[in-house]
Amino acid sequence: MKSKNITIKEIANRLGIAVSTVSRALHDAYDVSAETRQRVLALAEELDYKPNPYAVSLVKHEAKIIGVLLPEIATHYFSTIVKGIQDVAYNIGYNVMFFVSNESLEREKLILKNLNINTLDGLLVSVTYETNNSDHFKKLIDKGLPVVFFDRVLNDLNTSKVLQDDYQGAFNATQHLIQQGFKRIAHFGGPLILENARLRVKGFRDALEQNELPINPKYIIHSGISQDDGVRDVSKLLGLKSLPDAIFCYSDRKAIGVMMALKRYGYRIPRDIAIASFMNAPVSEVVEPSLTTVEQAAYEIGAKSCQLLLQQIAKPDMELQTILMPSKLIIRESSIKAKAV
Amino acid sequence: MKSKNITIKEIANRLGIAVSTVSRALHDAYDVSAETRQRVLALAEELDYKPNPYAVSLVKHEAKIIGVLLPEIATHYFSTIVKGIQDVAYNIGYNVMFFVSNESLEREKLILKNLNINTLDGLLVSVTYETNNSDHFKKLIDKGLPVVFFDRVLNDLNTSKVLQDDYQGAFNATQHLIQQGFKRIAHFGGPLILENARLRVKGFRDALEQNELPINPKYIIHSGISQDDGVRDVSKLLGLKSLPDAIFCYSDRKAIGVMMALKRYGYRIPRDIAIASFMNAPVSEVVEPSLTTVEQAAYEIGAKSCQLLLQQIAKPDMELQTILMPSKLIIRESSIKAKAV
DNA sequence: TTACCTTTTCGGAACGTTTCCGAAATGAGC
DNA sequence: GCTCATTTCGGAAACGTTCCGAAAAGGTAA
Repeated sequence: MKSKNITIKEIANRLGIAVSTVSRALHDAYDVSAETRQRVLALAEELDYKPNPYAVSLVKHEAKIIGVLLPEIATHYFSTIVKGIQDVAYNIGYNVMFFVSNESLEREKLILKNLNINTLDGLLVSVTYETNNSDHFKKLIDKGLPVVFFDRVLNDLNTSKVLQDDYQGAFNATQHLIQQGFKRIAHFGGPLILENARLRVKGFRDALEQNELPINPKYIIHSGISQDDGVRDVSKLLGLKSLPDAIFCYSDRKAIGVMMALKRYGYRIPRDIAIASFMNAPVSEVVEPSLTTVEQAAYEIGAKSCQLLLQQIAKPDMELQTILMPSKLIIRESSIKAKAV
Repeated sequence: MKSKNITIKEIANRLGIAVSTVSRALHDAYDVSAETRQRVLALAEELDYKPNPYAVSLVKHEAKIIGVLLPEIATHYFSTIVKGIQDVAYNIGYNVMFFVSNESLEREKLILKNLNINTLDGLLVSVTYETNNSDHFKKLIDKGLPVVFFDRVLNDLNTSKVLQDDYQGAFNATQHLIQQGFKRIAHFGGPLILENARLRVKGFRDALEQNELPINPKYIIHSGISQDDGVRDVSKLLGLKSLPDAIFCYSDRKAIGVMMALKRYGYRIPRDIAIASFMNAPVSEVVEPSLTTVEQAAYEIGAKSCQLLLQQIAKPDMELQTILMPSKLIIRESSIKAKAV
């Protein structure tokens, strides 16, 4: 059983003064004598008094809690974002509540349906890769809940957004492969329902075009986001008569699957087929050969979107922003063209 | 601005009935006619009424929120635990609030100090590796807050606990190395302030003893938990005249550092030095050679401790439990003794 | 002395619920 | 038509705060 908590009323009783006086003494006491204030503060300290946040929320209509709705948590990328969010929120005295959709649109909708506007001061969102419609978010936003999207955003929604520069990152990675001298470059993309998957394939295409390299439609395969999807993409590819000499993958996770599959079939990386991808997951440094990849500034994305949300909570009529985090190409072994002998 | 929310009072007004009647109709209506009930339910549905959780918490003295305090979130292990917690809580209609101590005892204390008992129905805890004292937890527990510790526990605290079988896992891994024929086995351990680090080194020692193998104190090095600590442990080791033929590492993260350092010095794994470790992080499968490791059932630990906490919230006088999750050895390439030619 | 101001303090309403208690309405039994 | 039990409902207190308006106390000027 929880022990009875000491309340403001308790303090008022003991001191023989009014509840309201105690309340004022506890805050910036403009309207209370120095002496009373001291006595209240001392007793509050002694009793280890802490205001009941629910009572406060009830009257102030704010909760000092922000929600985070994301598709997955047990992933290096998302958990790092979460860390960024957590750090920023903690420093401003906000608590963070998590909702995980498990990449299920149904669950995403359910979470939103059960979510009470009053519970949260604001919401940070990254959608599932099934999310093809924004109606369930629209309702919340129309009710006036501050919402900021990060990474996986919904374009038709009028909110602030934080994303990395997927287009430029993909362009740079492809450009790098081209500069290395690779000419038949494939792309194993993510699900096209995701904006970032569309941007990455676009960056890829544009880089080829600008370098006047042919785009072989058979070299562009879109599938899911898992390691196994990478494995499957490879088997699709191996059916072709002429293989690519390099592959740009949607993510490190897929790239790992691709590398494992290629090795199993006896291909050497990067000699036979070079690889570049996106994410800079820790594994990309450890795998052999180490993986050339576009770094996603996960922590910064989390921190930045949290800052943005907090600003919007403080100033609801603030101008909406879309922030593009620069992405940085990290060149490692998997994309280096073997010197001609 | 948030739009005004519809309340129970609003419904009562529109229907011309009392607030209390609406409330009763909304719950298991024992004292309200079927007709009134229908009308209330219909209107509530139409207006998309949702009770204000803070008002409810205030009168019911429960929040349907559990807290999770952990040292780190952007880690495969902890984020997987979090996922287990989240899944269980979500299914019972509980929300989860996160507090991350960042492996800092100071921050851990601060979080607890600012934490209001009323906010949470219960707390799940894994301590930092600096935590050498349980006083800050004791206070909360004495106040009656249900607390369950997982993975990194405090032994002198009378709470339920969920941990993996560190001792047996370490014993099995060492035993496996011995069976492979390795004789000079080293241990790169974790910080001894952590109970699980103590248990793992104990399992290691006992396995050697039972096999009547000598324990070389110089072969037992305790340091931190990072990849770099693994690198540093290797350089300490290389100062010795006689090197071990196998190393059992505290965690995959350290093992990766160890492998990278050994390779850099030209040692081949497992031919020159074999490796086994603890965790089964995703990277352990991808690294070359793939890493023999003791699987930690992270998801299950999270799920189980959340279940335990929820039970304890429902039945505060419940018997305290300590649950040991079995750990499973996963044998991969890094520990296989090369056949004598 | 009276009137008026300032400073400090207090009472009470409000936030949105739940829950207890009692009152009104209904119907049955005599 | 009366009493009594049952069903249905309304009123109000309570949860722990904040905040507004007003009272009390003390000071100043006329």
